Amino acid sequence: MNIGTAARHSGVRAKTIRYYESVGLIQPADRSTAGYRVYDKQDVETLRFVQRARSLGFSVEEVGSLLALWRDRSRSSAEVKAMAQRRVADIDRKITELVEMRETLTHLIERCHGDDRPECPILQGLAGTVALPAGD
Amino acid sequence: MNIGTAARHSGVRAKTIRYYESVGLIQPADRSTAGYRVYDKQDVETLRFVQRARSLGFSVEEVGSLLALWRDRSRSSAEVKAMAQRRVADIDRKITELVEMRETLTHLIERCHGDDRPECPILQGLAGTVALPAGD
DNA sequence: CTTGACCTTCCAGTCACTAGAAAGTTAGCC
DNA sequence: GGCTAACTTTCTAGTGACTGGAAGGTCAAG
Repeated sequence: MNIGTAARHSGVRAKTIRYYESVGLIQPADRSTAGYRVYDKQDVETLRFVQRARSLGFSVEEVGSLLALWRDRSRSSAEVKAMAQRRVADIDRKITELVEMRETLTHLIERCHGDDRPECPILQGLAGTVALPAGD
Repeated sequence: MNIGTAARHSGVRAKTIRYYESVGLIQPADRSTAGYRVYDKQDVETLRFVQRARSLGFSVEEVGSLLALWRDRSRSSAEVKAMAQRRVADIDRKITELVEMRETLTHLIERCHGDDRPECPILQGLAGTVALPAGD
């Protein structure tokens, strides 16, 4: 199958597949006589793997490691588990940060009339003339 | 004061201040005879405003709008409130996404022995040979 | 034989910086 | 006056993970 078909079956856009090839995440595809990239079912499986790992927030480099571990039938699961745990720790850090931002913003929004009067606690909060609930 | 001092007082790195100037977020600073950028207390206040807004996740472009609104003594607070609310909606979307990722990963991690045996539900999940709890 | 849907490569842009090179300036100290 | 260290300047290029577009080649149907 051509790249467009592989894209449809894997959920990875054709441009992105070319990009993944160019950065060495996936093997260069075979080519037809006309120079078109040709993919088989196994390639599509690999792309689906990549797609899922990316959607869980693994970086392209990490996905490279996961692919290598996936292909290594004799690897231990410990390495993979450690990577996944680092990912969770990372996600937790990001969630905490976002929750804090959210709290600060909603706190400021609550105090803002949001009408045509010029007083705006949100701008005052950013300016430092009223205290921000979180930090600084 | 020079850029380094302004950086220390505002919490915005000198390189970043130059970057903000180059993209038009802040006004070009006055220069000393030697060509050094010169800042006063008001400039530092502006930089602190920018810093706070950025830390709440507003894009540089949005911070530009907020700065304009901040300087416009006669603006209505409605516009600012709407921007802040869009930001919260954005944050909520990101949090939801991260929580889903986290659930999928912890679900897979729980099932993974993490020892030197090769069976790894995490890789199986990514490969699609066991079901992922969320999505796909 | 033409149309339209594919495919190819390559270059540039996104966002918000960050790193580094090469060079000029300033302040303190001897 | 000279040295050193800590500033400052501009410029270019790199980051991550794509995405968009241009210019052109290929293929199947009608």
